[in-house]
Amino acid sequence: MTTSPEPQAIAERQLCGLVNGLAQRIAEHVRECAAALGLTASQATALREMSGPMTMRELAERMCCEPSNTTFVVDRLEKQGLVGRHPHPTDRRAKHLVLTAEGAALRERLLGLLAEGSALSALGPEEQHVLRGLLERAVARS
Amino acid sequence: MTTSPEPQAIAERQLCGLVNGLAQRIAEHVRECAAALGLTASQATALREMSGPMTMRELAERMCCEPSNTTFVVDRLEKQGLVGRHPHPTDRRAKHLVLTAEGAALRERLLGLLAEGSALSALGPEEQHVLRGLLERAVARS
DNA sequence: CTTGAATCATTCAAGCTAGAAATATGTCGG
DNA sequence: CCGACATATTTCTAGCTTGAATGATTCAAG
Repeated sequence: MTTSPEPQAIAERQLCGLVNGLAQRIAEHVRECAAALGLTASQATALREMSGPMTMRELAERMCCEPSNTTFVVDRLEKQGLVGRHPHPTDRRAKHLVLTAEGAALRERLLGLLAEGSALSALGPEEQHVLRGLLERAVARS
Repeated sequence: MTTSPEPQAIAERQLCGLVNGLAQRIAEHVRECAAALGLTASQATALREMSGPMTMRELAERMCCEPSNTTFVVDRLEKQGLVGRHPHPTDRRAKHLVLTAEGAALRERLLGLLAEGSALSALGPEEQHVLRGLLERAVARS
């Protein structure tokens, strides 16, 4: 025994592991749905968040990643003809991302796949509500 | 049914977002603690899990990643003189990972840093217990 | 013993991600 | 208008992660 770790610290570490495990499981589900449509996981995440025209920065915020990353992802979506980079109507610095018809159709299929067999469907509506409350509190107090 | 998304699906998507956000916050905390010791996040994760001698595969399981990844991470820990790859006592295929004195000392400092200011400290012990139960159920049913 | 399947670790290619620096544009006070 | 500062995007570098081979070793059945 070196410095006996406090039980509270150990419990929190285990909890962190559980959160991570669940996040990985969710990511795995996204990856599977994406692969079924010939997309990578991050491409699918981008497509999922594209509920309408938006800028690169807006997409980055929705995807919870850095803008430099969305450049990379959108590059490939654009090459696949799923999304277009148009000039922004009011801000010439920004790009106006718009789904092509093909992109919009693929997005619909993706949303359908994602809705089936989510990792969280193991929990009932009531439990999901409790979970949501706890997570919101944990995330809010950073 | 493709056009009108069910509220249940939307709620689950938001919940996934929350889980992801919390996982990212936890990862951010690890990264900060690691940086304070001159380590990367994944090096710190490896060090944290090295509570004793173990094989590469065992470390991979504890880190929740692929064995090929631990090869990469341990390579650098080894170059920094924090961990040694020794022959396994009973299985010549496996490596016996052992922390050096320096590695063990750094691990103690790391555990101390990690214990402070965890993202989950916003929740009380009772809430953490509830959260643990929900997460375990969600993870178990894959 | 010997063959075949399984397991451990590694290598490699591909993709993901963050962060710093660079470029272009917008905004605001003077 | 002009200059200073802020913002949107991109480029580049470095590190992270996976999954499919590969080679060495173990194990079990014949």
